[in-house]
Amino acid sequence: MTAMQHSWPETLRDCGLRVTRQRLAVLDAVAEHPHQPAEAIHAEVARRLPEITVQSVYTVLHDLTAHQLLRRFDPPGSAACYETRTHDNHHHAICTQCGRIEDVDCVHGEAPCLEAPAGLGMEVEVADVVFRGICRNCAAQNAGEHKAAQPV
Amino acid sequence: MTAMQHSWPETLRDCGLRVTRQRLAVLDAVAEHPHQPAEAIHAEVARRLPEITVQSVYTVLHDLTAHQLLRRFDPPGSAACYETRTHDNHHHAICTQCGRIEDVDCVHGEAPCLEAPAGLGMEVEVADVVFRGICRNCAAQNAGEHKAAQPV
DNA sequence: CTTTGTGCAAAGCCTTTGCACTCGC
DNA sequence: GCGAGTGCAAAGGCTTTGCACAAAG
Repeated sequence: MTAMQHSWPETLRDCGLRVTRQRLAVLDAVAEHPHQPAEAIHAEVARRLPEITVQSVYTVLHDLTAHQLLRRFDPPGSAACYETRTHDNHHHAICTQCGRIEDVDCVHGEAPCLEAPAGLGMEVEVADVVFRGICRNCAAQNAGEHKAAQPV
Repeated sequence: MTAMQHSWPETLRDCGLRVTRQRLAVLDAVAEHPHQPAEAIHAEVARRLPEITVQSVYTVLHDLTAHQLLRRFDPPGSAACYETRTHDNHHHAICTQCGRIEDVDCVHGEAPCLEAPAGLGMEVEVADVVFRGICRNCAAQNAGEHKAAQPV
């Protein structure tokens, strides 16, 4: 269940994609730090591949997403972020204070988690859920400083 | 339940906002055609207020949203859209083919529709759900033309 | 060697911001 | 008249696109 299906090179080739250092580096970076925007992914990748450009990161992210090797998630109001969990249905929780994003496993298994309302006029295939609230860290921090917390 | 709380001018004043033709026009436009992007709202408003600019529409939308007179919804991958239903909890269904957005009433009432998973590490306040699928129109259309439908 | 992918640069789309004029109150 | 709101214009952030060089198979 937690076993990796293939190694990245194999997975890439299975999609008819060539194996490049850039793609491997992006895949590694996203796997290790999910839910990061392209800018941050570039920063991380650039530590090992200094010549890589942000545009290439965008292109790589786009291509890998198109081939289902990555999943793109658009938090309302901020830049798109990416994750390697593409094959199991899960949702996301966003801390409204610090912006951190956590995965939320789908309790009902792989199928869409929610039964769509009856009279919808639409055949529902997927239900994406975004939970918003205050994460543990921020809650603790707020409790600490009793003063009006106005995080920037 | 479907009764309008106030008239728009009253509602605006209650928020400490001045009553302008632009704001009234935007409120009317959004009320009549919800889930439209700023560009479309501007087009509609401009039919009665030809001098209004897109930037003003953006500003008005921003201000009214900040005062809870409008609610902003960001469909992944497309421009933000707006609606006047701000006080009842509801969700959205997006047709992946034509992009149309429908409201989905929340079956559990006004509170967050979903119980957040237990070990989440986050105190959930809101759950926003986006259903995606094929709407009735598009389904019928697809059934009609049996050929591979590749809508642009 | 052929084809795909990258670096580089530029443009695109959606949205916000700054300032002077206008209008609501 | 005072202050908030609009028109106008410009910039901003995020992302995509086009083309020549480099790398993968």
